[in-house]
Amino acid sequence: MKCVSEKSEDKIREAAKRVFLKKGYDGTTSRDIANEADMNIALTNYYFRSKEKLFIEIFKDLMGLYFQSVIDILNKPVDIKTKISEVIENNYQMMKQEPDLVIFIMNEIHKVPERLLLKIPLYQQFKSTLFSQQLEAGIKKGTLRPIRIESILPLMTSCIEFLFLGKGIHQQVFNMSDTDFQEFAESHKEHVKAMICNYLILAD
Amino acid sequence: MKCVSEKSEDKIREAAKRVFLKKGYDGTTSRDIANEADMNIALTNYYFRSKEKLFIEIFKDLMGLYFQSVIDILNKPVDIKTKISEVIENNYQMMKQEPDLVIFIMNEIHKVPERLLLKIPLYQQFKSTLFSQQLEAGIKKGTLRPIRIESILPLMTSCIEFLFLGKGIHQQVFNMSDTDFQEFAESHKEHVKAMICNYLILAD
DNA sequence: GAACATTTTAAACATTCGTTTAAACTAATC
DNA sequence: GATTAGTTTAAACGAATGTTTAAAATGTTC
Repeated sequence: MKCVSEKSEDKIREAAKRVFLKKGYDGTTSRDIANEADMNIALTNYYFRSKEKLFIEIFKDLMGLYFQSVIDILNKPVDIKTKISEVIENNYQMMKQEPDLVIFIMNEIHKVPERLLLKIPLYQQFKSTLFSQQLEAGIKKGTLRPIRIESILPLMTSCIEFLFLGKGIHQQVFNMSDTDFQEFAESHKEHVKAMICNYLILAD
Repeated sequence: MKCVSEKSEDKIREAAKRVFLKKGYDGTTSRDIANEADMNIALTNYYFRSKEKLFIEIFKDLMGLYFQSVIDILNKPVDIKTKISEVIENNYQMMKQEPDLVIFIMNEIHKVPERLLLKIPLYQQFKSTLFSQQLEAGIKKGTLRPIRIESILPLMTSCIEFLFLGKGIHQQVFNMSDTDFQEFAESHKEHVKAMICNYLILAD
């Protein structure tokens, strides 16, 4: 029994994740979720009590997905130049795999800022990464440009994420097909890597 | 009478713009708009026929606002380094003044890509700017890094716009108050200017 | 296999949605 | 000042929303 019930619960959770990612909280109805999961309408409330409770659970998951991989890379024992490339590369792969993730997170937080009240102390986590120590040491040595971690993190992610955030706009404005865009994004990614390393690294 | 009716129509339009920007299309109800405009519910349909017609009208306006000022600057008769700084500065001021604009546009297009079917041939407009000619000439001379206009335009806007797109996240993650954020954004902007110029301009 | 707990179902709930109606109000025209 | 055209109003419309119900179906336990 436990097995079967978990299956239903997960089916709904996964279906809800897909629909929420595509349509957002306001744009998603309980019936949308039930249809996507191919289950009865009442089951969403049977397992999750309400649409909002289900949403919050999924939202937390996705926030974790968004941040955790970056933190992991920032702690890897590699030199800072490699690490920057890896962060950007990872960011790029994540966007390719889940292109709706960032616009979804940004938009939901924009509409209801209270949703972000996670207890996760992200600032401490970022500050205590190996990357942060490497940055500080490099600046002291004069091999890295003096810049705060608050600035370097967005620099590493914004260019790639923005490209996918505005994928529709970019494709339309520049007359790109899906394959055109993919090719373009790939080359853009390399520009971004080079540009950020160029700027940050003063001497090897 | 024309005078009075225009007043009512504009009151609704402006109120709708505020609400749509904050809550998005799905999150906005006709009654929200009527309340914000302090007018009777039936007037939205009396003047604009439907919620969607009103939305489309506003959306077109905002798309114009988003693109036109950039195109204007790209055509200004100044050297390319100054121009890059100006585009970024303009972008920054726009985000400060209308912080909801970009997330709104990105999100609505993401949900309903058909909305972007403007007849505006933006690609041609960008390609035929003075900036585009300066870029091409500079690359031929070897003073500018070879890069497509498709890449340089997002580079100039993404860092700043992304900062405001994720304003909520950034403030929360880095424990910033509103004034903290403003100060931070200002310094971040200077980094972005320097970084892009550094990368693009090979020799003066 | 009878008693029980869990899961699934169809149907309904009250509320809110975008929109329409028809009457009341206002201002201009003759 | 009666007639007309344009504007605003309160009330209602059917449809869709999130949620609940109570019965049916299914699985578990002894």
